[in-house]
Amino acid sequence: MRRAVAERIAAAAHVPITEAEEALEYPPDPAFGDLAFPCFGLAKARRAPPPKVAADLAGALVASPPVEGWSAAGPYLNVRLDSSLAREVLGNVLAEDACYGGGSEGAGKTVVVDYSAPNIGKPIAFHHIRSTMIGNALVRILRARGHRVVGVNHLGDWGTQFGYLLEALAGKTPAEVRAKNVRELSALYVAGNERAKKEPAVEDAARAAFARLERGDPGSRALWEACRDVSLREFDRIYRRLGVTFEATTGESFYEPRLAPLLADLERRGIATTSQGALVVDLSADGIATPCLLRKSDGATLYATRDVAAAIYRAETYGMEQALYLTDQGQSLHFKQWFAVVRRMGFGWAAGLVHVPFGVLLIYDEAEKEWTRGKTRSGRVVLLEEVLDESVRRARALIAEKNPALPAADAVAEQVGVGAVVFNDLKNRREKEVRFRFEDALRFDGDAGPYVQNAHVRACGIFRNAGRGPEASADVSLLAEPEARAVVAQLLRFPDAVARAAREAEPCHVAGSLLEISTAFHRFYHEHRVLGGGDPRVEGARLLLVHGVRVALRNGLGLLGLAAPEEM
RNA sequence: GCGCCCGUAGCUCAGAGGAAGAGCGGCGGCCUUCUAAGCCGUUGGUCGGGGGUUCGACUCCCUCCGGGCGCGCCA
Repeated sequence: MRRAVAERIAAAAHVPITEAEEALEYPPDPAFGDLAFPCFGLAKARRAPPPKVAADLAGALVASPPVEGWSAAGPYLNVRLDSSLAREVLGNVLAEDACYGGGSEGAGKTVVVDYSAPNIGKPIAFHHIRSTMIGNALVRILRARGHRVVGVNHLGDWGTQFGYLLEALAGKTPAEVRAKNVRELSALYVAGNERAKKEPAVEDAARAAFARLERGDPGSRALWEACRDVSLREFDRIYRRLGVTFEATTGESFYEPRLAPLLADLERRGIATTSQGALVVDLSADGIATPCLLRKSDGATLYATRDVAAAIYRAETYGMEQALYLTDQGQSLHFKQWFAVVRRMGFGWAAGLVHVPFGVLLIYDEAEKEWTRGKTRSGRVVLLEEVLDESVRRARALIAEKNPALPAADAVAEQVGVGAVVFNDLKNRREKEVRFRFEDALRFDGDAGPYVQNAHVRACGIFRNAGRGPEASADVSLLAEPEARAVVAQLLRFPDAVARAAREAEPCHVAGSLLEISTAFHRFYHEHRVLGGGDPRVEGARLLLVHGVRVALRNGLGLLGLAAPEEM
């Protein structure tokens, strides 16, 4: 349809069709029209004022399908399309259904998405929602655009810190450990760390305990596995609430056997050299001042070592073209460094390694009236489950107040409460720091998850009462009201928003589109009755429009990892 | 000191060469009609400052200021 319009403008203005098509943009207000052609460039070539060029074009062009009217507004030539726009958009929705918003530009491409990655032995803190839900959304968005996606949870399950845990658990049986919860394990770890600050012997003991684990001591191994099981049990409970699944959960420990051969290879090829007792890769030739450390002077491996080994393993196992790593932006240098190491090794897939950084999460401490990073002034970490529970509790109270007869109220409260928290994390550009405040994140009105869910609920409610479904034969020329046209305009943009989100690894574009669709639909809903208006043809056309909204919102919410309840 | 990210309405943020926006807050309206978690009106801006490129800059470049983060044996 853009092309058809571009052809007409190109013929009238004597410019190439592709040039006209690229210049076409969406007007800021649907009242201007469906498409707009800025006349600045043309004005320059003709040495005439842009408004005159726009007016001349509007006068020269004749309205005929699919264009209903041309109009000049200042320097813009605005184009109003006829009902074939609605026919095309709503026809696509009906045909594509659950796939509306999807695309095929990713066909044949495999992408690994590395996200969430919590640490064993510690509870999932609220800030983990960022990596987990941005990653989850990207997995779903990329998949919708045709990519083969492998979601990986790279658990932090290895390292000296587990020495403290093993020391504290000495003498316990694995069964006794399994009876504990993550909070208890975390308390032991924290206590060990505290004591180590005063007594160096504690640190030595922890290091020795981890060394035993590394050597494969069966007793240590059994305790470590018990800790892992305890953690995974709790992680799974949270992932289930969030609707998050992984194709692979391979922690750092998984790569342990591959580290020594990797380092030997790097040394043999002269890529890594010894510096101050440590094994490093000098990256000054890549414009990176600090070298990448791969082995400490005490012989222990590092984060980067395991990341390199993991990347090689994934390339061998999945044959990916691209790998996305979801972490906070503070780790940018780390990724730059080890990406460069992998390039040095000559792997073709190294060019597809991408760090997808996001801003840190700041939490507003009501008592101290200040923004803090992840924990309150008193040092208490805010847990993800606490926030989810509080949000669900508030959603439940709201249901009791507004819709006491709602069936499955608890299940819906879960969907709405969790959805509010998740949407709040995804609605803004990921690189901005997130300022989290309970009253904002747990807001159920305005630009929020429940606002979108509510629009979906309203659309579903209409079909519950309609007694008929959407029909492709509906006469969409009856959708002439500005409010209906605005809805169509937003539905048209939805697949573009998903494509852009995939291209930029930026879920907020999907969230933004959902808000726009919801706003347009809430307005339409308020202004026009769908059912019982007397004219079955109008009803049929409006039902098709409402169906479009229902499908786009359901699909979009799904892409972001939110549930789309039919009642709330 | 070097590097990366961010400065847009009172607050939280969209907009990324082309017609300054939303939510919240404040003020005022709209429920016997498909869910008022909604809708409408109103209030509110030297787009951090200054240069430059351009017909045109919130958007691109330079510089300064302010905030966040990082800069070899943590992850």
